[in-house]
Amino acid sequence: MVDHVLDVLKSCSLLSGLPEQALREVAPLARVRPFRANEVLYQRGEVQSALSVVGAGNVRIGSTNAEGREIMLTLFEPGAWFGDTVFSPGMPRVFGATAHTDGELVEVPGQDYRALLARYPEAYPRTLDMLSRRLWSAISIIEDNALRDMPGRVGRRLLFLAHMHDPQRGPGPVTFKLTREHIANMMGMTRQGVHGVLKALEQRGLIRFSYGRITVPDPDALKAYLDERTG
Amino acid sequence: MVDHVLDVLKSCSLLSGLPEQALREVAPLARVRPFRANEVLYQRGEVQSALSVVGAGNVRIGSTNAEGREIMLTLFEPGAWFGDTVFSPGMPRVFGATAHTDGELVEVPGQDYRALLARYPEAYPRTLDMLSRRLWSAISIIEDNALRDMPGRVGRRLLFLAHMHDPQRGPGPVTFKLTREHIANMMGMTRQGVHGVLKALEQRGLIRFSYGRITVPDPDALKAYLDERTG
DNA sequence: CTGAGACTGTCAACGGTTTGACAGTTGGCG
DNA sequence: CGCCAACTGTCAAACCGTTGACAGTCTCAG
Repeated sequence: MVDHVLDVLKSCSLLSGLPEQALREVAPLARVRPFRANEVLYQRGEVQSALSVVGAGNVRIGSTNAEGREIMLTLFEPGAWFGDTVFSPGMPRVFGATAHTDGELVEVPGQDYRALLARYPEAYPRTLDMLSRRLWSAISIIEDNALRDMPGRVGRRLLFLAHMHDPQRGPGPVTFKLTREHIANMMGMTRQGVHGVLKALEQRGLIRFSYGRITVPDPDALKAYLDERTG
Repeated sequence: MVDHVLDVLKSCSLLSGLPEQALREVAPLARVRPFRANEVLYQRGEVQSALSVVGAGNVRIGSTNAEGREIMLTLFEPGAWFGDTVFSPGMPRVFGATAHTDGELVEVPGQDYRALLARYPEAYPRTLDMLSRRLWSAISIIEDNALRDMPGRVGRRLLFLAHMHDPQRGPGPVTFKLTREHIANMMGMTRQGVHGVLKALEQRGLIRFSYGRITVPDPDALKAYLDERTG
């Protein structure tokens, strides 16, 4: 069991700056939490502080407004970490997390994680780097939303997901298990609006899609098209 | 001169986790850079790594797309820091910085700052906290853009600026030196669109504005109105 | 104090998105 | 193997914000 937790922790980019010895120290403090598709993992506004690492399955990060309209920020794959509140204990979660498929989470209590970092200060620079890159991604999304039109936004977000999906991937095709409605929620558009954009991109051969599934055959080609469209 | 630099560094929330002794060590390494209104301070895409602290005046953070349309992310006051790339050396700047008024910048070379942190590791937790809060802000903006209508977005962004303006401010009024066009750029709207929204907010007594200037007499009242509008 | 440049108010026409509605399709579960 | 629920394609009407244009107002430098 601890072995399994250790493997999950090792797979996490945030923790890879820590020596294996350090991970062995926290592993027993971590909690394994299996989940089923569409289960609510964390609610927006909760204040408990924990570092969550996806051990298996996919997790949607997002929130819902008063009228029930949902927004999805991103989709996390195994190895991804979240729980921004670990670094600012006491702050409420800005976003909730929902299981997208069946899977499992490994949770390290916030104060155990912070204590660990204090014991291994050499891991701080990498941690800052990881957090800083997250900020970079968030700002890029804000920028895309403000500066690009809908096809541009949708295309860029798909590339973003492709990158999250597997940061060191080669040029191969990527497939996501997302409905039009998921994409609409992610982009702040409607299902019908997404349909139009996707159809246009498909006609250029840049994406393909079927029931509940969308694939980018050649991410580089899509990127080239988007860059040419707006610089 | 070094005394002056020291004062600026002391006023910066990012650096306040460091003991005064540490600030004295970096002060001589920092460079003071005066600027005039509308001067371009950093271009998007530059890769040099430096921590910039606003010593005086205001700085606009934003970028421009190929068609010349500009987006403004935020406006920084004295004491604010920026230069996300300090934590991820080698990454290009996502946003550019432009002087909004006359003023001056204090620049600490990235590697000097990183070396300083390594010498004073007790400052890391606070640094992570600051960065994490920035991420929190960015995500909130994404959320607002996706979930709220235009009056909601504009109102929330004004509150956000009010908070940046003076994090520990009391309930008093806040004034910004922003044209309708600046606000439009910040929100990804047009000047005309902003006009309508602002007029509506003014009629409810939630804001007041004059030539090149906008003031929120009672931020709490504005917040209450916005919360009631959408939960 | 006065003129030029910057900022603002306002209007109509246009266009892209959403809204709402419904039938067709898919896939999984019993 | 067949049904049900989830997902998808498509259409027209309504809506909201943008585009473009112009006159009015304000500020500040000379």
